[in-house]
Amino acid sequence: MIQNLTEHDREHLQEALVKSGQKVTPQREAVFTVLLAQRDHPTVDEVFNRAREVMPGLSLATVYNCLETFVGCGLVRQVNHERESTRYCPNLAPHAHFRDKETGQVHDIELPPEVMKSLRSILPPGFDSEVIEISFHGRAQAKDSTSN
Amino acid sequence: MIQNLTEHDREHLQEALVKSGQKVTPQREAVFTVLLAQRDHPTVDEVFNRAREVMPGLSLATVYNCLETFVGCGLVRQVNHERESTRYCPNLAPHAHFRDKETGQVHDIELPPEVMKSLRSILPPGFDSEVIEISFHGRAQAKDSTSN
DNA sequence: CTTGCGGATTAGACTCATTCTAACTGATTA
DNA sequence: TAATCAGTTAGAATGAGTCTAATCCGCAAG
Repeated sequence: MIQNLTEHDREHLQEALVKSGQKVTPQREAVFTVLLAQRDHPTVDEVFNRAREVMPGLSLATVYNCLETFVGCGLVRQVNHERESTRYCPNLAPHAHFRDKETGQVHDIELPPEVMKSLRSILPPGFDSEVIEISFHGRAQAKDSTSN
Repeated sequence: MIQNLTEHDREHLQEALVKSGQKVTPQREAVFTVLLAQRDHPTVDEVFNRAREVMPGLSLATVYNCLETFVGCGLVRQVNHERESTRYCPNLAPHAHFRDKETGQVHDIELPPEVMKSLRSILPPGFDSEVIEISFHGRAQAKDSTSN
């Protein structure tokens, strides 16, 4: 179920928004709350449906706007897999994604700094990378490890 | 310009197709030729336009079909970046992709086996990955290194 | 031959995630 | 009160990709 934001999370949201010159709005709070409540890498549509339970008038366009805003101010990461719908993820620590072939579920995979380093080292001189995305695709016989 | 396939490449095409129970057709040859002629990770549309220079009646649907076939029999790799159009790449050696922020160009980055190994090692037990995709995003002050 | 079969190709309709547009809202400022 | 401006909204538009139904073509059987 969708809880309210903790003090801490609300401050986090507020700080990031204000820092990039934007406002806290009820819609943004609702969308952010949804993202934190269930960290299962939801699609826009899933976010939309979950958020509407709490704010029925919310429009799809706004969900797109909110998510874009969050990505822009570094609150949230976009996760793309092949050409499927974009998913969103509030985990800010550097991590890779593992997508289960069968269930479609996305799992976060911790990314140790030495692996990051070895990755960066394979770039030839002259290549300067800001973002590295790593995604695995296969099977996981895993208990659920993505929700909160 | 678009040359004909070398003996070697034609055999390669034929072998892969036949092995998976499919036929060599003029359209498939044309599309494959286009991919080999300019290894700049073209989109379907780009492949379509290039191939039409040589085979004017070719349809877009066929280009989609051919490329899907090639991916299916391991002749070609799909390259996705965010939600942009899918690109195609005949480089079969394990490699990552670097996408230039400014030009949009995609460069292949060689992937040494020890890096692959360290990547595989970060997967928790129970996770079994068949495909690993790595993509960088940033700037490259590079001379052209992707064409043939 | 010529007939029939099956894979391949084709044009065009369709889908659906995402983006765009133009109108509206509501808080803040002049 | 009026003007401004970011944010929101519904619905239209976009565009990559997929689907469909008709046609084509090479080949094996009659």
